[in-house]
Amino acid sequence: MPAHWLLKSEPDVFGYPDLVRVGTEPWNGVRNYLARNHLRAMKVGDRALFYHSNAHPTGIAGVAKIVRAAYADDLQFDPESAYHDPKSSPADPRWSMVDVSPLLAFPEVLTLAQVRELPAWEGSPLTQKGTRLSVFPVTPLQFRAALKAAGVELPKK
DNA sequence: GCCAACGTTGGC
DNA sequence: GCCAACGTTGGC
Repeated sequence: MPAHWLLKSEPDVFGYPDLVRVGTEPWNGVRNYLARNHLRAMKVGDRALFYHSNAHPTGIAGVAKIVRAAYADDLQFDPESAYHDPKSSPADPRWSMVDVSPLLAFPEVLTLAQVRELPAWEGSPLTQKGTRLSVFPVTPLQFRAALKAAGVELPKK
């Protein structure tokens, strides 16, 4: 039974169309422990709602799938990177990433305002004021409600 | 651009 | 270990 997640990204930096273009993308740069722990809990085959933050409009742009489970985020060892972490070591990497690929693009972004209207999403980190968590689990009910509101279905197998 | 809310840092 | 200061996130 695949689990469901939500991944936030700023489309000015990397949006769902970019994921479609590249095919597979390492989800690097997560530097928050709770978000990292969620990444580490992901399994190949899990689905993730791809959310556009700081965007016009903000909302869910599509569904991605996890194609590689958590491994060391290489940017933490790159002194040139903004995500460099001098306190991390290759022997004991502090930060992880997964690989994701596109699964299903929404015909239109399901806006945050629309998500707020879905009862299943009450209490989610997405709709709670002030929560900035960028990776978190989504319940099957929330996942189904989002797809229904977007007017799409995942192909059966 | 504003600003509320949050996580992290660092002085003590 | 406390907590103020700071930097960042992210909606609007």
